[in-house]
Amino acid sequence: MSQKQRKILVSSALPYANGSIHMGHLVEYLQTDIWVRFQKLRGHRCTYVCASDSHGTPIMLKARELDISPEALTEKVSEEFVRDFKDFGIEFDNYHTTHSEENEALVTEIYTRLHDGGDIYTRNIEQFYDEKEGMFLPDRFVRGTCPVCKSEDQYGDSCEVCGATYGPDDLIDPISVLSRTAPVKRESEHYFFRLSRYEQQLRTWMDDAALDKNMVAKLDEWFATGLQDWDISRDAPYFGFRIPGTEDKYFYVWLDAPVGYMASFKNLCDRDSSLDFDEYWDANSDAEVYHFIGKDIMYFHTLFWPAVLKGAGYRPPSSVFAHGFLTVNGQKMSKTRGTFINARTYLDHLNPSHLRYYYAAKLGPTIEDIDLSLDDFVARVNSDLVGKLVNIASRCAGFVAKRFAGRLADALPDPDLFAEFTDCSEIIAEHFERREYSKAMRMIMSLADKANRYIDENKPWVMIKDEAKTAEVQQVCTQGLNMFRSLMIYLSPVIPAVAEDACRFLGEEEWRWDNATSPLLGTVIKKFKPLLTRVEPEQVSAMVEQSKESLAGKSSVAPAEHDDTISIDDFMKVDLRIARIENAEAVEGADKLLALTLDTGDRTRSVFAGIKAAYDPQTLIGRHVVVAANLAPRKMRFGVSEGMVLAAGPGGEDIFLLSPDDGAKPGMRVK
RNA sequence: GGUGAUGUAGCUCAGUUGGUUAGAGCGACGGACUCAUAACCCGUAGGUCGGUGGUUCAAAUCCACCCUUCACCA
Repeated sequence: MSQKQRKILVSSALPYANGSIHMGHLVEYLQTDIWVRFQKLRGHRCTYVCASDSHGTPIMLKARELDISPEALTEKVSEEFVRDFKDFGIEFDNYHTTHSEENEALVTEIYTRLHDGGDIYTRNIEQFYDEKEGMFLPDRFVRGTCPVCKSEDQYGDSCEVCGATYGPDDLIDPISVLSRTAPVKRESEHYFFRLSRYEQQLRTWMDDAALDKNMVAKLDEWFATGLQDWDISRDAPYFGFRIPGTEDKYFYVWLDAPVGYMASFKNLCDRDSSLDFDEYWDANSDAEVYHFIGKDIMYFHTLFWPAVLKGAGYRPPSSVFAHGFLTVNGQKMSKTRGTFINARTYLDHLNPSHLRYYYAAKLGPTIEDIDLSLDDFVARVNSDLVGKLVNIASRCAGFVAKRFAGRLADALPDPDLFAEFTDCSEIIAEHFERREYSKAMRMIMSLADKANRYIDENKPWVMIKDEAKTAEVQQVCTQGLNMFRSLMIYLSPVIPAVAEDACRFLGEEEWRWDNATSPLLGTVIKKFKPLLTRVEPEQVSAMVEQSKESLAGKSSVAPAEHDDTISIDDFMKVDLRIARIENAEAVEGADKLLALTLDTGDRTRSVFAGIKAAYDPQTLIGRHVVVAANLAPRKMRFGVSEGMVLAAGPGGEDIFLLSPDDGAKPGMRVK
């Protein structure tokens, strides 16, 4: 590579630390990780930072609900995030949190500079206030009847039934979701950032950043309606950083979140002397800074963020790359359909390399949504990765191992064909660079077809029977393995784990992009082991099954649909009983299950419950719980489960068992 | 509601500035092969390119309206 080494800083949006990573999130982290790995493979200095977004009202309230500190909550959630990311091969150079010293220092500094530059002013605004809870309510925490279609129990910002958008004031009979009381209007002083002042600079920035045309269209639309100043403060109680010079005002989470990119990088620079913070963030920096985001948060990243950076004397991002949303089987992810799949659930059943490839095969540089079609996923991964790609190595390796002691020939029999593979190197690189992953995958797979055709035409299995053609077999297989090798190098940003195994198999230490264009000759390769196995449709259906929200776990009140009501008779079909937990223990080999021995009055029964992450078995013994007793026994890998223990919550560590009040005895019917 | 996208073979998607019989991969069907994780190779069938109207010698491609799906509306 003749280009000079670029200095690139890359971020993915910061995941909000009150939930779990799911398949939708992964689109972004995988898209970014592939790009970063590609840049590194090309020899550039590319640094990938991320962090947990740890502030704001939802986190504060969730922590309160769990009776732990917000710090403890976000720390716990972050640990889970990091595990999920790591297991998907997403390799951050640093993963930090917005609730950090570095971030507080940077946010304070940026705010002070904006303030000194005249970009901050205060104004009183009226907001709903929950008197019982003693706090102002974000729009989402007020619910009421939609002013447009009169649907009940809708959010304060938009109606899920008719799609109308409005303010919480417009709701009929507003209610605070916290205390279920009617909120009152109360005035308070808020701090504003003069975004309106930056329109010209933002237009210039937008051209320099060469944003995707769909993004430009969106920005034009926003410019056309006029930029509104940005409310950057929130009143106490609020989990965040206090605004300097105030007693009870905090920075809005959306101010300190993007600063979190800088803070995470700062945190890394403080540990790594080869990285210099100012070199990347100075107003006149020649380093590149890119943010990968979802299209839903474009406003923050293409307007507020560049303006804030400019105002505070820092450089704006070189560009912002927005992707679309994920649909599953062509529809929005759905808990009842089992298509709201958590990252961990995927990992419990399937190989991360498969998903990395599938997303790459579908991703482009635009904000269009991508669809994870589960049937297509199985077909595509099996056919492309296993049937075509890995198969090339598999059908050559045997001959080389058995007949030539693993030694490759000293020359390629068909250098012209190999040249077709190396000629594509820069085109494929350009596709990766422009985030045209689907085009890169298409090109790689058509080369894989070519390699398979070559082997088929030369028929080493026929030649091997002819003593005179022994050397030719070695050459043909060497040609085949080298075509495989180049393709694996091209694919290594996408499926790094597989590429690493392939690299070892070929007896090499490490690959750079350039290695793809010079063949491996005369060296000894290792014994071939299957690099990837096929996806079985059963694995996918097991994953979907596990993702289906059980009746007991259904937390939010679903908007009553016409045929969703059941009669009292239907309800009475469920035999709910009080049970006493006699014994509880972890199930060997199961990630989520506890084996419970229950006394249900008439007899003892064993039940498997997926509550391992939430409960220590020891603390459960002796507790009374509610169990669905007439559930058909279900044979599981670890034994037969004879019922279901009722619990609420979204899953993972957030599961809350139902308990009866004192006095209930095992065997009592619940009705 | 406003704005912006989206709709192409059974499935997932390409189709550059309008130009010869609309493409690929997968799947289906037929054949061939047996080195390979029943993989691979050859061939066949499948589309009024969301609908209607218009511009043009010529439209999947441009324009208008309508319908589908989706996002954004700070």
